Amino acid sequence: MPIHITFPDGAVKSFDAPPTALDIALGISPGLAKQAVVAKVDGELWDLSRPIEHDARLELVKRNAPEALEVIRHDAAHVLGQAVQELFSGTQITFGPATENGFYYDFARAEPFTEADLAKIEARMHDIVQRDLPLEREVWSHAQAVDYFSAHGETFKAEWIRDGIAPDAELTVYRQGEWLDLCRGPHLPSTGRIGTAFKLTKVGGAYWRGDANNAQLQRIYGVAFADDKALNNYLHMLEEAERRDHRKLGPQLDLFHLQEEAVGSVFWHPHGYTLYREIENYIRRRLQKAGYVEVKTPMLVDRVLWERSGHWAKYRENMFTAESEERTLAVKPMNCPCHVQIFKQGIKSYRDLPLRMAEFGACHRNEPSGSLHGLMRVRGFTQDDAHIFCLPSQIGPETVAFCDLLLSVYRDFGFSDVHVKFSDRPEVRAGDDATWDRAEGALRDAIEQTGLAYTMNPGEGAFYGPKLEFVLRDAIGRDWQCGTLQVDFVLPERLDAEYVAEDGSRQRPVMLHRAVLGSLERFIGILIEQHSGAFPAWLSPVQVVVATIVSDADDYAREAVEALRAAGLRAEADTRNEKINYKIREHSLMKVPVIAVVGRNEAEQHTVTLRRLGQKDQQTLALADAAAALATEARPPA
RNA sequence: GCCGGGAUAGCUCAGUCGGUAGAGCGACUGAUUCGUAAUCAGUAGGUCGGAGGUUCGAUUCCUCUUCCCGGCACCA
Repeated sequence: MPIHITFPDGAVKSFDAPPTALDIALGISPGLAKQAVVAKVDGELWDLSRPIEHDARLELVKRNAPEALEVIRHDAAHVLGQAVQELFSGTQITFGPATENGFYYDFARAEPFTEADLAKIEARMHDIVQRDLPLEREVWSHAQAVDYFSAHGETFKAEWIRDGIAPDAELTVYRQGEWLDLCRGPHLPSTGRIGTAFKLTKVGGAYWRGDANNAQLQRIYGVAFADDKALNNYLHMLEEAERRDHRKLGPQLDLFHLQEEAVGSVFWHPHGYTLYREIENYIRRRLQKAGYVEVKTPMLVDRVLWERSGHWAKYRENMFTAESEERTLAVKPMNCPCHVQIFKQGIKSYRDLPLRMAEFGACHRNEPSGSLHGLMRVRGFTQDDAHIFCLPSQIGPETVAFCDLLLSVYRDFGFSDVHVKFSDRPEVRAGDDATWDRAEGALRDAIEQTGLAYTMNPGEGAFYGPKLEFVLRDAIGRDWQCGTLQVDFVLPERLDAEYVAEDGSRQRPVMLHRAVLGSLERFIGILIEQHSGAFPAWLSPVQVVVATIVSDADDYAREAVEALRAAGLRAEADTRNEKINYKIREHSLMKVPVIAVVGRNEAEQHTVTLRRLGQKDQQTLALADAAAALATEARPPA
């Protein structure tokens, strides 16, 4: 019985025996066969070397297609597995998937892998690729697989099959030379097709099946691409990320430092704190325009309030506490219970709603030591937090208004690529299912009203309500979660917040927890990396340095600084007895956006010669004109 | 928190197969007054992360500990 293969262009070919996609490609052109990585048979990814036994639509996937890249990476993981087992006998394999930029494989081995091992392993991988071993698909029974892996000392693999896969399931195994792994596939026809564009990048720990209670494995990471050019681009991106690292730039630019005696907390230096305040003031202006009121609430609050709110039960481990005269006080990890206390002062009417209560709330959370990371993950931080107390009917319009505000703020900071994630009920939560149905429904309606696209993030909501998470993409393509909006029916109930409705009855308000930047510390970390420390003028800690060429110009330099400051600029004089080259270099390295050079000529003519960061050309202007022009440039967004 | 690696001058780093350390930059002092990314010379600066142990002697070897880095887990 002939088999009919339909091509994307509608052409049909028939074959007497089940053909492989590779046969078919070869029949069309050897070039195509070389380019093809996998096939799509009736839309399903399929090995090129797997016979097609029924009539089907066939599409050949070429090397540079996204699906192809995943297959290449997955194959590289298999080759990594083989290389490690060839070199280090007694090492067990576990899982080895493709990742966003490459692949990893988790191994069980008593001895740690070293950086030197990595080089050896990588060399062996190239060797296995050169051997060009065919990757052969085999269908095994459950029992056969358990027996095989048990007999070969692969206890993790055997356990996984026994506990994780139904006993009647058919399993597939991919064999390459002497080595094989349980795998769904698909794979390349042979290891040679992986090419040379891969590299092992790091070793690290990982837990068996992602659970911290399980055995600790060793994960070897690699990156892999379709060709060397793509690999090199990626490696350059990594270098670029390293160059921008805020942990290096922060102290270098004299913005902040961290030290052992205050782990996870930031010492802001004058320049860093200037940046911090500039951001805070900008947000304050935006909030004021958007109808928020600002408050400040206590840092130390009796545990009884946290017990009532539910935080004590769920987050006690991560809260810092202090003792005082028989009381246990907790350093606030969040601001919401405190805001409810302000809400509850006096009687609120439905006419008072929505009430938008903002705070630059200084919070402390005892984060696990291993999670701390520069400014990105700290124990003491300040949120641009607010709680909107509103009627259920106001959730929609408030969400729309908030999203507008958030996107506009992000744009002002130079981020325009933002996406939204919707996180629904977590396993451990407060409030009954009906309340969650209501909250999730309300938030879904609200996000629909904004017209923004979003993706689901199941089970990642806060314990008191579902949330939207706003993720921005930075200049080198990394994603950062900053903003959030959470719908909460639980805390108003627990903390007994109420308002008087139109009919005189007492009702619970809804609380929307929301933040735009999230944590100021973290956001500044992101900004430093976004701009590699060269901030836009309005954020620059020092906006202009007036640098003298000769000491005769010192007095004039001071006069110029005064004029610039009077125009609202953050200006400094550099009258040190150094050559102008030296000063230019130093302030350029400190990423000052404008250097105003003054020598005898400028002093006589009352002008300044401006030089912009990274540019060579000069511009001589009257001092007053320069001050006015620079002040305009450095004006913060409204 | 867990696995692995690391910590030497303000910074970047070298070094000591166990005999208490060195460079460049920076700082300081002096000279130089110079036109757009490093002027020259001199001087000072280190309980070699902390505690304990082995040793005649430890920055070096061992144990514990703190912090940092990579990874995982966690992230209200």
